[in-house]
Amino acid sequence: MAGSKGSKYYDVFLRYEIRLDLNDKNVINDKLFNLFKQIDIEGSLSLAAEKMEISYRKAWGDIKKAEELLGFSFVEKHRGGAKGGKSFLTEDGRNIVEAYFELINEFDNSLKKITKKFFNEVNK
Amino acid sequence: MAGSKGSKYYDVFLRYEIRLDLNDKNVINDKLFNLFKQIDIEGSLSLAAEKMEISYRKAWGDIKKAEELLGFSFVEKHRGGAKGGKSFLTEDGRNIVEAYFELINEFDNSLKKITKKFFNEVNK
DNA sequence: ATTCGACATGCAATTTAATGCATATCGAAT
DNA sequence: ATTCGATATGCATTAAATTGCATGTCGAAT
Repeated sequence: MAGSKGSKYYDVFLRYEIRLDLNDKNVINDKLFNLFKQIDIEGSLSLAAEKMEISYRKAWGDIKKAEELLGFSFVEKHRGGAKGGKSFLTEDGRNIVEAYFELINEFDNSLKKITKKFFNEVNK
Repeated sequence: MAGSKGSKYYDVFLRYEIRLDLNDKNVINDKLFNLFKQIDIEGSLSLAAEKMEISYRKAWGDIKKAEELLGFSFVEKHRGGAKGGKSFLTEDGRNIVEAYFELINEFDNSLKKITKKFFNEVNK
């Protein structure tokens, strides 16, 4: 994704980030989408937070805020049991995450298609 | 860009942000791209900062950091004169900004193409 | 030669974000 | 009924980002 070899753009990468906004306020960002995915994989919020290298406190807070703002939930959280509890995605959560990754895929294609042109132009 | 009328996604908007990274560190983000554009329009860093509603201090610092990291400059800054000074984009700067907005355009198309499907799927 | 106002920059002060506890709650499994 | 460990949450502490001076520099226009 960098410019051509030897060019001054060689190590420069073009990135993008998708997010969901409500009333111009960010509700779900890239990191949160990926946290959701990890929850789905791990079946645990605390494990997912660890995997994403953020504090459990933040992960929990971010999810809560998003759910409060949107008025519906993405993660079904359960306490209790010998294993302490577990978490997994709700139907909405699963759909959002799925759609998000489809979108990433589409965007990647757009990006690939454009990058060559972009760097060629910029790099002359 | 929202979901269909009356759906719970009605006010939810899908956004994206493009940025340039160097060694996994962000060098130019969306805001900075737009600051560059404003500099081009205003011919002044201080005015551009004002337009973007950030402090001059930050605008100046952000540009400096980006230029230091990348090793070339986007803005040609001049001091002196009755008007105090002026700023405008370098050739590189102009190319980058131009390419950025082309890219935005392409991405918007991708997004439009996908959004309907996205929200339909999610909203079932 | 003087002036004027944008650019240049360090640093203290403020705001915002994130972390790190401490402490409580829950319920499936034993 | 007891236990165990993840979830729940407030709050103090730290860290990071941003702002806001203060003070200096520059040179085209007068």
